[in-house]
Amino acid sequence: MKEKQVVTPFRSVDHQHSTCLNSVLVTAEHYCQQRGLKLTPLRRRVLELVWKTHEPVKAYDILQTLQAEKKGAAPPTVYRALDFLQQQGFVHKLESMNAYVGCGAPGQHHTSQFLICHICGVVAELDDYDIGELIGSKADSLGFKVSQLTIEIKGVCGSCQAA
Amino acid sequence: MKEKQVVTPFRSVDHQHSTCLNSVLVTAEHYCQQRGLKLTPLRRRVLELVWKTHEPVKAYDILQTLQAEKKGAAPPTVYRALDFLQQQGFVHKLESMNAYVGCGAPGQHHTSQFLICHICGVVAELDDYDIGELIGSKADSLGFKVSQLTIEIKGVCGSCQAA
DNA sequence: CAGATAATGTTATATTATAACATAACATAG
DNA sequence: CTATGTTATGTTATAATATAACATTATCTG
Repeated sequence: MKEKQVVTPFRSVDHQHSTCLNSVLVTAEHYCQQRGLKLTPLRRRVLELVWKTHEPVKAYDILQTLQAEKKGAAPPTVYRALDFLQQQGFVHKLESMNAYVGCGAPGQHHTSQFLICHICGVVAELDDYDIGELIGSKADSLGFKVSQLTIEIKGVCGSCQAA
Repeated sequence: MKEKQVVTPFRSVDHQHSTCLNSVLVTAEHYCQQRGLKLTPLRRRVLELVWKTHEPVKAYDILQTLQAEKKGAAPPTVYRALDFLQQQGFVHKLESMNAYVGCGAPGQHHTSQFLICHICGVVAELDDYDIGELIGSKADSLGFKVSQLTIEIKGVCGSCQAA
């Protein structure tokens, strides 16, 4: 069994989120610069808001913040930015929650598995080779060709079990 | 590797859907009778409509049909029936599509993995031991206790690849 | 600069789902 | 069999999520 790859871990007690967030933004800037993509102020701000915590964020919560900051934000404002960010792999949508989380491996092609703690709300992202592989092979044996995987795992994280 | 368990297969060319549907209804009736649950005409009708095909069905499409059949159906009519059917394990919700499919193993406790063909729309349901097991063990090694799994696999089914 | 393209603004509306309260159907104890 | 509680359904309204369509602005490119 190959080692599981944790893309976004559950936070350690000493997690410095401002550092974490800053690194996300720098990476995104860099990624876009390299490819001639435009991480406009709006898109950058939405990315920041998604990454405000390690919990899933709702589109309309982002909208509310934008509206408070500046007149004229409407649903398309948010959804377009989210579309861009998803296309570049900076954020993921959690289908089972209609909510968005930042991606821990921006720009790196990967399949994701999300662990979602329903106590504290925190999301961890895995890119586990074995899981993708196993599902692929099972599908394959049924003659099914996989193009997209949605794997969302709800439960209770370690810290919340301890508490 | 244990054998994959296919709960709802992709249909064979000679699939007799009326028989399939009838069997689903009989099973549900029986299941409810045994437990003193009420498969009311409304719930039964919604179950029928979900199982009208092997493709995911949208709540508002069901609503439309109900409204055509009988005055007075409203969103809660449908959502309540769907809730009941989901609780009894007669239907599943596909989170990534906001749509509903009939369950191939009604009343039997299981985790599901859905294979969804984006060409023909047909959904197959698996209850694969290995997948659940692997995900459980990976989560476990991160100290995460799984309570609910959402696994939805999009791609192209065998027949559609052939065609 | 002109024209093209991309991004954002703006208004409206579609789609999905639930809240809240009223009524009806049904079960069962007295 | 009837009062009472419970479950199911009816009804109205609204919340929550998302997109369509077209106008305007910014940016890029020749």
